[in-house]
Amino acid sequence: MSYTYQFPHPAVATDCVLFGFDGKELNVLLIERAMDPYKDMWAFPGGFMRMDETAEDCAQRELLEETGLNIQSLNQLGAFSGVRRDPRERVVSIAFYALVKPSEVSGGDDARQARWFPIDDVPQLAFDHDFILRKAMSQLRKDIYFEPIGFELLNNAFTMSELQRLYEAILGVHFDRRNFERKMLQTGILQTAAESVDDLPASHSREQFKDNRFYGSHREMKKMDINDLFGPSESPSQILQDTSAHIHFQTLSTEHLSMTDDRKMEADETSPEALPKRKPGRKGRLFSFNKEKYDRFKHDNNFRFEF
Amino acid sequence: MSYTYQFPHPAVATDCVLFGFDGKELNVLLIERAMDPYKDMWAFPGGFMRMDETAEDCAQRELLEETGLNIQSLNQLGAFSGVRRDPRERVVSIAFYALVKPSEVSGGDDARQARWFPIDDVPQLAFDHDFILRKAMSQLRKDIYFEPIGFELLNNAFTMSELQRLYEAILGVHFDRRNFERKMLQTGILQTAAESVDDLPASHSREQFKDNRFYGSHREMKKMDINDLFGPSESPSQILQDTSAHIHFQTLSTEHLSMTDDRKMEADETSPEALPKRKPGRKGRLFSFNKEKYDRFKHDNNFRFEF
DNA sequence: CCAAAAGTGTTAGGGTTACACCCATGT
DNA sequence: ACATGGGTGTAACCCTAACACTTTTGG
Repeated sequence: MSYTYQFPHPAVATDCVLFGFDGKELNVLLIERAMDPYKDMWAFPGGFMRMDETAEDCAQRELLEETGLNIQSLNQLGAFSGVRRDPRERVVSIAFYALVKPSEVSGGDDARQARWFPIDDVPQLAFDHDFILRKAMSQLRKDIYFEPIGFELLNNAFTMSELQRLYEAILGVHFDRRNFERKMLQTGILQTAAESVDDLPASHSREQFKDNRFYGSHREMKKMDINDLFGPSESPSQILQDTSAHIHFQTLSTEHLSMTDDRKMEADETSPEALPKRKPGRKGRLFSFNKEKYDRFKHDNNFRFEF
Repeated sequence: MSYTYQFPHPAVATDCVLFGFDGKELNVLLIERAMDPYKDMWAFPGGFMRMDETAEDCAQRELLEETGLNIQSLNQLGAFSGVRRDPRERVVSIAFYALVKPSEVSGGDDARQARWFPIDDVPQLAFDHDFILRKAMSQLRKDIYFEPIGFELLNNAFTMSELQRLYEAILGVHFDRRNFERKMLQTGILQTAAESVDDLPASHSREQFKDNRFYGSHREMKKMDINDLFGPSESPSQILQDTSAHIHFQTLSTEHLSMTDDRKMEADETSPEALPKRKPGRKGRLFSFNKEKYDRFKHDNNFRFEF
């Protein structure tokens, strides 16, 4: 089976830089390649685009296939089109980055081809993937000023110091604890939250906190409303995403796309080991992100985080 | 002549959103399509990528071919991969935006297929180009906080109010004259400049101002040094650009790429009419952008414009 | 019990904003 | 002469940065 065109066409692939935060440092997810080129080296999950899917769909599909993670919100980094970036043939890669909460990482099962690496301790990567990684980092640093993307790296409820450590890890700077908290609260996009919204299966949590409850420090007890607990779930900045309708243009059978099976895989769906677990640390007051308030705020003020 | 692959490949094209500033509003350059699909509609310059060039090279080449403008610095907007965005076949477009100084627009000659349109008065566009335009605008608004890209839209020497009108046009807000000037000067990236560095051919200007000269308002005369006049020329934010080496991977003859000749063209090189000329206005003190100072500043402070 | 992290306010200084009048130029 | 736009300074206010001690919790 072959495909013929009047003019030469490059192959188009996607790659995805997945960031995770373990409470201390930023991590990226890598996959060990099973085949040449760059056999046994580490690379980002990704693969070749089908004719009936957008690049976004492709990245999402590959991520699911190769890591078992179903990531809704991908941010496009751009196209990487170096003429010789893949020795097999001309391949243009459309790269994305995405952020994943620790709670979404379905703790280690078997497959060990996907692994988290601390951002400062990444092995040499296949293709031009270290170049892509650098772009991803700098893009993340930029985006964090305009979108509350940081929250996608934390569980639904988090302490102020987790949030601070995250911002410090991404931006590479140190903040004063009190000033950081004050500024974050001033933005108005945080809500107080109850304990352990995280670790409970979704079905439990709504029941458990049906009545109003109290929480707080030893100094002051604050009332909490059920509506504060379950704000709308976060979604990332999708400014670069192509919103075109997904319509089948030409139907192709999946079997033809074996080039996709580049990475080492045992089953169709494998999971990376869980993020290196943060030391539990002392529990502080818990917060969660309120997207509604953020949206309103943003609309008014051409929003930007100030640090 | 045909090209055969084992798996289906999309075509890859580039499109370029070119911004120009006439002293009053922001304009974009459009080209009238000569052929179906979308015959006689307006679209961004662009065309299909060759196998021996990066997307950046391609956009630059197409821009030269279709508008006669040689733009060095393109910023990538991202890939647009809607499955049906081109009715002919599956086409992934990598879009760029670029900024052009009025002095670079080689005032109108004959070809009238390229025209500037005020950003708020753009006709309906071919393909998904109005979507691309919206992305370009929002990207420009973001980028202007981090890179002094605004200066690429102005001639080498400009008045403070030209700069201010530009920022106001891009960001859609109004600034207080005095506060804007103070903040701009505080950044340290501006130099004072002599009159009419712009309109002179490059060969003239260096001679003309060899000795120190004086300029200034009626209130105060300030000394000017030759070194202030000719700072290094500006170059844009290229964060998303692929810096891979440009190496021939497969050599193809140009004739095969007739799909490129999509837009209405008479000659290989045509020029858009000049930007709608700004009313001359009263001349104020002139400034120019100092890239060296900007680079130093940026490196130190994780630079951001504050407005 | 001890170490480590959380909780909490104030002050000084720097930066931002808001604001008005005069003068030069061009019409 | 009149209208337009350039040139200039200051005061109030807000926000930021810097800073220390006590309490709680986990080990």
